[in-house]
Amino acid sequence: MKENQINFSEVDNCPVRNILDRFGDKWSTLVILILGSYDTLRFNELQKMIGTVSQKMLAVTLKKLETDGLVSRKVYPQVPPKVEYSLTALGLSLLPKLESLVQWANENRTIITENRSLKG
Amino acid sequence: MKENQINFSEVDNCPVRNILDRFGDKWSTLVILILGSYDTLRFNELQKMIGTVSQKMLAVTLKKLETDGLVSRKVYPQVPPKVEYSLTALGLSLLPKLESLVQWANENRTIITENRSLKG
DNA sequence: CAGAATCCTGAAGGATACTG
DNA sequence: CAGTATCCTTCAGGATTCTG
Repeated sequence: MKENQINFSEVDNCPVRNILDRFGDKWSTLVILILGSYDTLRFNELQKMIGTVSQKMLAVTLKKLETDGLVSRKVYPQVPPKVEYSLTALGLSLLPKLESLVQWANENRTIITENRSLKG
Repeated sequence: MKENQINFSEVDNCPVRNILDRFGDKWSTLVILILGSYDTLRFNELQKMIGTVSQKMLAVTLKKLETDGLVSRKVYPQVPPKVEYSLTALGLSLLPKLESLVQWANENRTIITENRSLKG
């Protein structure tokens, strides 16, 4: 084994997995990336921007992210209600890591697509 | 909108999503991280290391990663068969991005766990 | 040993309707 | 507008069995 900072012992109930699984869902990563670009967005703005999220899943996703402390939720007590979402400091600290992943995907999507079509 | 290298147009059928979804599954990321640490591993070694993957899912995961060109598969024609898996150059280029995510998760898992217990 | 094939379950996620 | 509440469908993934 090469020297490595990663500990794979108890790899299954790994605490790191509990964190990373949160971004393994369908929408969390996308929401973070978009909030990272637009600073502050309302619920409907987010939904329109993503285009295909159901209201339910956007609500669930935002609630999870808020619970983890990655996204903050600001409610304006008015009628009709206005709620603004943005990244917290914690969310902002994650942002560059995700952007780095996206960048990698962009740089390599052509080769990967070719690989896929080659092997069926 | 801040200046940003990420294009969210057609965010749903986004080609980047087609790539990233590959790592959103349960085992791909873990396999890549482990192969990144151990260079070369046989099927059973990988399975024992992860501990809780079913044979089926490890096989499926490895086949996907091989199809994408992230993992290479070397077969030794002998009985009983011996198959070794390792990262390709492409897989190695992804490795640091994933390790960076793991590092972030490690650094912030305490605070996130606290946030979760606070908000229930 | 390294898998392929089959069956089965739970949970993620969508559609729709309703509400403060 | 910003959700919640239900119902329903799909499919990722586990358990098991079989094979070259």
